[in-house]
Amino acid sequence: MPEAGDWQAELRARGYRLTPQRQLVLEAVGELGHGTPEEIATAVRRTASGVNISTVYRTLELLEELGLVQHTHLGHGAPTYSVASHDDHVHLVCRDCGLVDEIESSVVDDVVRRLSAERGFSVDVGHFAVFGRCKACVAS
Amino acid sequence: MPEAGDWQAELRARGYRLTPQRQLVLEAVGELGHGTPEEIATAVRRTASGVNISTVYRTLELLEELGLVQHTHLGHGAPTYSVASHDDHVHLVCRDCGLVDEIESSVVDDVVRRLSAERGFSVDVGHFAVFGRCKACVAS
DNA sequence: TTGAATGCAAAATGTTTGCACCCGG
DNA sequence: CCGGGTGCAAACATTTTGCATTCAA
Repeated sequence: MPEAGDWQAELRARGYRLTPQRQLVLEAVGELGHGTPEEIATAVRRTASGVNISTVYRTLELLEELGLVQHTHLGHGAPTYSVASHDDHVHLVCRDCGLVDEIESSVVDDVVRRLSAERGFSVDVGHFAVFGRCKACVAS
Repeated sequence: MPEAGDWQAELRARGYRLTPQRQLVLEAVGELGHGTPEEIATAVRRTASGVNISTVYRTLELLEELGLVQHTHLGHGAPTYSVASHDDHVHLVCRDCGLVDEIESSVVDDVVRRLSAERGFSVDVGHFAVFGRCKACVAS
């Protein structure tokens, strides 16, 4: 898990600049856990009201390139961003109630191994999205 | 696998009407294998040039409700529609070249069983999307 | 100072909706 | 006929882009 100074140094090493917007977006993603660009923008604006949505998009793209955040497509609408972690997880999305749950990626280890061995396909577990119906919706 | 007359009777039984547009959209989905609404509209227009994109959206929604087609989110952009089949498959999407491959769902049977047993989560295998990098892109 | 980054507005995508007219049953 | 279906245009939602201005280094 990189520390604050870490990524800021990395930013500059690559010729980028450290701006308040970039710090705020990264903080917001961390606080939200998961968030769409719009939700992240809203969170950022609680501190800095003038931040534009397009800056949020550009910043998220940059932070993802740096490996600090990652995004997942959980279904329809906007993608959600979260802080990148070595401890990848698999998303469980309920098609009825929209609930998003997370499970350890170890559950899919066998599949990942097989796809690599049999197909040469390298799975990005962080983007793994499983659709279906959650316990509550199955029961109803 | 339902036959032609089958779904047409089912349509009417539910109070819907059989229109040229609906027949053409279903045919187009079958011919394309996978297709976005825009691609399906283009295919339909080769036969009937006046068909509107909004009709394609409404028709796809109806055909999906009837269980004749299904859609999957393979990443960014538009979803892709394909004819529904009992022989569900898992999509392998390459994040670099965009290649979409399919594998038998038996590869994920264990995961599906575990999620059901441990979490009560009922997986919709048809919507299962695995992101990563294909053999060719891993090599390059 | 200087070019990377931002804000703003407009354009580009992708999808939905209201409504008058059309046509399947 | 009659109400469901379609075409059309406009509204929406999300993301991208061009450009003048601002600001980190």
